[in-house]
Amino acid sequence: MDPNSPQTASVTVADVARKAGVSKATAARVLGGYGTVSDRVRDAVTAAARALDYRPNELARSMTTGRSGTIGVVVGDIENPFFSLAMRGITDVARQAGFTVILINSGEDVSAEKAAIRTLIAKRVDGLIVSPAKETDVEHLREVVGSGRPLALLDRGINAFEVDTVIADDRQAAEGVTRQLIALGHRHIAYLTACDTPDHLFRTPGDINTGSVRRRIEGFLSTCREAGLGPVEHWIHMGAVIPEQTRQIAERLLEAKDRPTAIIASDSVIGLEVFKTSRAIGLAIPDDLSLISFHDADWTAVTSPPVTVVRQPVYQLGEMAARLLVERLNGFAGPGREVVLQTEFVERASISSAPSLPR
Amino acid sequence: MDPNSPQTASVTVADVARKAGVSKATAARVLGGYGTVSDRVRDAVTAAARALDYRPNELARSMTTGRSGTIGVVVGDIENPFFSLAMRGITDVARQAGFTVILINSGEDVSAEKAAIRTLIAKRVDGLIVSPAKETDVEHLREVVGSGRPLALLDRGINAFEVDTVIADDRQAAEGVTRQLIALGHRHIAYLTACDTPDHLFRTPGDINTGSVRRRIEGFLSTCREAGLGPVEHWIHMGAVIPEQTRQIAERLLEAKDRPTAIIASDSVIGLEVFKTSRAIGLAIPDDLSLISFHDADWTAVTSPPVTVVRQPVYQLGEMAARLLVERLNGFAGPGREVVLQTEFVERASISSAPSLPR
DNA sequence: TTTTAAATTGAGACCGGTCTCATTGGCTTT
DNA sequence: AAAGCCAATGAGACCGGTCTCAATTTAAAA
Repeated sequence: MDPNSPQTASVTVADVARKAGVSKATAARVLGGYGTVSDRVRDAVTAAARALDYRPNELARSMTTGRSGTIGVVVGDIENPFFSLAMRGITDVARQAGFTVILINSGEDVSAEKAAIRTLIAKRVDGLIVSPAKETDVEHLREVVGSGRPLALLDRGINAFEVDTVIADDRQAAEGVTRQLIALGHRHIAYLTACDTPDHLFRTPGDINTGSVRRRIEGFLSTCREAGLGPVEHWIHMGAVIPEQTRQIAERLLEAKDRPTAIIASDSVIGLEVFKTSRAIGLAIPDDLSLISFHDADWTAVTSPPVTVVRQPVYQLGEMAARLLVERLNGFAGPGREVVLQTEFVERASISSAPSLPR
Repeated sequence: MDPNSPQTASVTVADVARKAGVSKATAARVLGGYGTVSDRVRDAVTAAARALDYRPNELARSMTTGRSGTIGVVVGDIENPFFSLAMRGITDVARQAGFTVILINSGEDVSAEKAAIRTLIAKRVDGLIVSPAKETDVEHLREVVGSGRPLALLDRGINAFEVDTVIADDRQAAEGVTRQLIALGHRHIAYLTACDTPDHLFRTPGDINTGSVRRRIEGFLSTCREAGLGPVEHWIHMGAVIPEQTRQIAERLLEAKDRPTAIIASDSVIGLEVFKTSRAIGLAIPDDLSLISFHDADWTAVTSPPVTVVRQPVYQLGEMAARLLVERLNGFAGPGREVVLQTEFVERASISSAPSLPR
């Protein structure tokens, strides 16, 4: 009676039906918006529902329809601005299409990713968007596809089987910035990434599990080789996972006799730490060291000097992944699509022609 | 038969039971891990489940247990570093406690917030964490509490009814930074916030709907008044919602004859824009203008000069909110708790003694 | 060995919706 | 007025689990 009293047991269609004096089936038709009902009955049921403050149970609905209206998203780390911005793109599209989003962080750990996917399938999500931690360990992704659920991959692709994939043109971007540095006279360029191998040594791009990074490194390597530079394999530095590690790598690198005259940072967290470290060491940017970073984080525009970056369409990446997924959810059944979004080279004052180093 | 064949219809307990030669009830006991079963039967069922690649349907389970194992989170904007970091804290705690998280952005819009909460209740989330857009419009939150679902508020409190609330000591922090600026000789300090009123004019703290900001402004106002400064109400500038608006406000402010000698930015997005604008106008920080920002975003440490900030324990804010909620979910039924986490004053080179302005 | 308690197991209701199928009544067609 | 159709409604199965309750088996106690 009292509308403010705590509703312990929730109101069901049966309750509404009883109050409206119709059958459960009819009440369900009105409440669920399907089938045909007379206006008189519709009004009665609607009124009863309002009076009882009826709240549909989406869970029960999902049971019979088989659709949960939910999309599962597995990303490395929502704290990372890259993922949080992509996530915004995903949620915006999902919401508009009538889906809610369940978010799980994998921490870039494959076993956590597997557990996440298992959980999401148990929750009967209608589809998944995953940013796979490793491109070499994807059996769990294959299972998703096998279960008949649409899957879209974000920022990292799997060539092994057909799914929708959205990536940026990392390879071209890397080629572009590398070419630019070479044109400025740089003959020793270091590339820093968080990716790692067991022995922390880079041999071939095949060692790199993260697709976006692998593509960048391929672009970097091929451009350097074209220009006849070497030994380019030793210019790739791995394991810059946390700022402290990045700092150590940067210090070792910049204090060496044959230090690089330019550094490409694979993400803005690394870029920031390189910036700090070079300042701490006393190297001036860009006179002593040129710096280019992937991802145009906020801070890159306000440092002195501001940092040259490769701007990725991060929001659009998430948006597109969600869009492709929603299309599948709405019945599209064509072959797997790969969408490559363009990056933008934002040139700022952190690069200049190479200094002549003492030998 | 073929384990790689697409599983169209999913395997149910009944299927497993049939294969194991036991009743549905017994198979369910093994699979659900409840009741008592003999080892022999357990093995048989487990083997059958493995052979069929049985995947539990969490939805069906939720139907009878009434618990969905899901927490709903409503934040202003996941793209904002503040929320994404808090979200990380929430998801970490939730995952460890065995819950998954559904995320919805409200865009700081109350009607979107209402829709979000309605959706989450329809999905039968076990509990909610909300960062309410407005503290004055909270009937929908009251309904959540009325429905018997635990609710925890993040960063913004509602005094109206008892729920768990986690906030930072914004008031004290604001008092501290204001006192500091006054001690440095500043007699005209501007405070910029994204909050707004219909006519963009500030009158009393009661106009501010966002709790954290209101508390800061209260601290700012009282400290200024104690020091005998005025007209302090005119020093509060509202509506800095997007960078462009912030720039306009900052320009108008800094180009005026009686410009402030210090600015307090209510968040790092505003702080960044003020920094850019003052540089564009040609005002030197800190000689011409002192700048303090709330939220120690990445970039604040690398600008020239680096920016003095109030560091909020953002991750911990989310962590604590989730922790309080999980406690309730596990049966805790005490009165609403308010947790206030300490902020930290990080003094950097962006503040100095006030310049003497021409009159 | 008989009695008693405890452990196992099966049958079936139930959660709250959806959906099929059969029934009823009104309206059109000829 | 009889036949034919379609809209409106109700009864009840079903989704895939959980859980109660009674029946049966097994182990422990007397």
